[in-house]
Amino acid sequence: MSQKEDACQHKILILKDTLEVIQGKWRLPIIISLIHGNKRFGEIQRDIKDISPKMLSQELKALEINKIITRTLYDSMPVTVEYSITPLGKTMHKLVDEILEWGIRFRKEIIGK
Amino acid sequence: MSQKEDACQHKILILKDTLEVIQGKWRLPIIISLIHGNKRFGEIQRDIKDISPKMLSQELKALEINKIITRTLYDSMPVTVEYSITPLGKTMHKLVDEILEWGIRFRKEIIGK
DNA sequence: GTAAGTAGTTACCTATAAGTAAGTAGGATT
DNA sequence: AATCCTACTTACTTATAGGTAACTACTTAC
Repeated sequence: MSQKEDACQHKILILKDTLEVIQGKWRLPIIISLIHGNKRFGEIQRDIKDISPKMLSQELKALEINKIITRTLYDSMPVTVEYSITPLGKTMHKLVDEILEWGIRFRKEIIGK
Repeated sequence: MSQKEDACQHKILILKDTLEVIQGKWRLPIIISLIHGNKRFGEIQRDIKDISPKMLSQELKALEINKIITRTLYDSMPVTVEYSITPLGKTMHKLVDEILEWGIRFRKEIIGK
């Protein structure tokens, strides 16, 4: 096996691991929402618009387990919960920007605008 | 609605569109394989190892439709087919690199290595 | 003529992701 | 006393992504 093939296969393995963390319809949208500032449950829902409370709750838990976001409960009245991005989560900012930039380029070339 | 909220929601919409193109277990791995050079069907299969011919065929078609890769048939004996990345596909190189870089950082912090 | 390699296709099945609708709990508002 | 708000949970259903196995068509090698 050549070194070139080996490097390529290694990258594919890392990518497959990484996809397990960011894969899905809602995780990156939630991350974008929280990169733009700490938010409450209802605020994230309003940002993403068509996400159901079930999916939002489920995906927030997964992101918390992976230490990408933090959940903070405030003993105010009524009880409020604030979600925020961790330092690790913040490092996804470049990744997200690259996807967005490519998405805009793709749109221009395919949908032709 | 504030301008900040508006910018965030706009980004989420673009992201959701973009995900439709790159989403799934196999598309980015195929793209990585082809960024590393033109390949034949069997060579991609060997790079990705656990992809079935059905999934590879299906995903290659989707990537071709989105003008990310090109399929070229050679009338040699036996017939060979070469897949290559388009200029548009090449522009995904930075996106892929950022995901990989983040994946390595994530691994270090979570799995602690 | 039998097997192996090229590049897939087809039918069927399963697993998981996501959607829907309703309910819960506590305090505040009218 | 009834309804609203926040932040969810639960049960159930549907849709889609992905997996498995076998088969096709053509050519070359043994």
